[in-house]
Amino acid sequence: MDKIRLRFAPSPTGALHIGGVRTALYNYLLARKEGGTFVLRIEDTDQSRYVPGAEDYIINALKWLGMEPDEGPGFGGEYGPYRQSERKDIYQKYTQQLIDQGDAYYAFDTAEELEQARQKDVTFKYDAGARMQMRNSLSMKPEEVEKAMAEGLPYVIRLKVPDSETVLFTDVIREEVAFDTAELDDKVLLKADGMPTYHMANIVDDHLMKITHVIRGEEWLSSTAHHVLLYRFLGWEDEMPTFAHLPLILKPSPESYLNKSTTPVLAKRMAQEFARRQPDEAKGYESKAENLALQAFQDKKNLTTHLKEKDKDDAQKAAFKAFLKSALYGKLSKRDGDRLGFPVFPLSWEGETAEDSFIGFREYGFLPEATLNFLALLGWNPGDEREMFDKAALIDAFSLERVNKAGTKFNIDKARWFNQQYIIKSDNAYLAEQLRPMLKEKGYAPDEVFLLQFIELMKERAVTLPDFVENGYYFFERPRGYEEKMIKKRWKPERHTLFTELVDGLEQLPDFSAEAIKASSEAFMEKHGLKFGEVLPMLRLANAGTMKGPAVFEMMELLGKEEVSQRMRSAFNAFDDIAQS
RNA sequence: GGCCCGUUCGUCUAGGGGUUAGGACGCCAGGUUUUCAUCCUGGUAGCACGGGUUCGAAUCCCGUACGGGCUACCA
Repeated sequence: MDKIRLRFAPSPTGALHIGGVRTALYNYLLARKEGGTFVLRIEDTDQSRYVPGAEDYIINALKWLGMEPDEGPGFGGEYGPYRQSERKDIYQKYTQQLIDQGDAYYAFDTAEELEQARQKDVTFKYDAGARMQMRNSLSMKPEEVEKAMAEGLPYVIRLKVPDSETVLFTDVIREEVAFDTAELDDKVLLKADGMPTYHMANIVDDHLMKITHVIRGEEWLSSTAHHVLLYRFLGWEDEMPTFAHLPLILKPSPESYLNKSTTPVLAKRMAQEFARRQPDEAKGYESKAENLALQAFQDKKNLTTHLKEKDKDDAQKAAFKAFLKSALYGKLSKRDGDRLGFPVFPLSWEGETAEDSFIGFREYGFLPEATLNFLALLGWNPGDEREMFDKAALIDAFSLERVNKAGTKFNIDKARWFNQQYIIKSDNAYLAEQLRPMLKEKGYAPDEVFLLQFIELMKERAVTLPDFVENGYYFFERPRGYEEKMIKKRWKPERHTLFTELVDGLEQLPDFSAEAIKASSEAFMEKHGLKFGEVLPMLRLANAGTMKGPAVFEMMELLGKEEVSQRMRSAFNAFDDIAQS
């Protein structure tokens, strides 16, 4: 059997969404598992949505996760070019073939006319029933068509969907799926600007690039019947690729994050976003919107009931309810990251505005290995109880048959857990590499030995990379403040002198090791009849300012004698003030 | 609205005629660590509903409900 060939075919309209990354991953995994080829194809047929930099972003994201394409723009391959905008004439040729065969036709309807038709009838479909009423080469006389063409009237080419037959295809994940062509519309194949639509381009390219498996999101399931028709008309049905439609990644359910503290914030944010995105409907409705959201959120058990549109709703209310519904439920979207405070993109994206800029998993502090592992399990499982998988294990275990059918709600907590696990088992030197830039940004430049020990001490206490810096900042600078509660409870100003004696003792230590510090502290405690609980918290607080952190004596060893002594002497003065306040 | 797809703990899922319905995250409790975290132990909680088929249904069939996708000269 020939080697399998898979493709990831994103469109360069901005940052690559996490769902797209997972699609790429499944394509990549299957290609690697079967010793096949992983192709990257850029679907840039919509010039109006083209965003410069998006293609680089896609490639960088794939590289970050270790999924380099075997073929693609900049990667070589014998089936190029791999950008659809560079393949225009190829599509035109095949579209012409369909015209000649009578399987496609010219249509001259303007955007306005189509818009009107849809407005008159919401269920309007450009199909066998409607096409003779429209302006196209089927309804017009040949000479009218010729005249229109001669005049240079803009036209599109549409697929002539057969009247009434059943299109059946097999999906690896969903098994048999059937569509009646009577339900299908005459999809545009070639747009007025001469560019193909997705439907035409993807069939032609998949065939020409000898793609054997099409793994894509479920949003494509509905148009697959059109695609089958296209394969048939082009005479390629026998070599049609295997289809696999992936379950979608969904937003977390509102019930999981709505609580007393998030409710008011989210209600306000929703009202503001509504005002920004739909200014006309929102005009003068801002405060009412916030109230409505607040009420609905507070009664989260009946949230869907609150959002149901009622007959007596005015237009603004209905519009806001619809907006809320789409913001709260459904496919995970780029806005959800901002709204809920977690990344939905692999890498950060700098858009034109802050509105259009998003943080990535990388910048949020995720390790690529963890991101990959987490993503792989979003809709797939190995069939046993393992869940920690490196790339090689993933390649070994992956199969399309074990991909789920149902949509998967995004769960940031599980993602964070994965990241924590990966941080714990990562090499300190590797983590040091990741941490260096973050440290530098804060103005910290520890030497390598110090950094490695710092990581060793902190790695079990970090969920994301920035946690190292945020929770362990006091390794690089003096404590910014002291946790007062413990001081008020435990610090006795009359013991100030006593504690100074402890510092004196520590300063005499020839070897400032954790063991020596411990021994010296224990001797001190014994001499003065003090308990661990009376001394250790003070040592911790004096050096770190917080009660959270690694073992005290090890922390002190890393800080060094000089630093510890200074920190403690000045801390005790501060403790006196706090205790007396 | 129409068409298509789906539904097992709060979430991700295993299980596909006879199971004490298993695991993971989260949460709760206990232990270890005189902090925090890690780690260990335990607990919490689930087959959407209604009909069939069957000796027996979470599992098969039909319907309902609910969720999702599509319904562009976007992909």
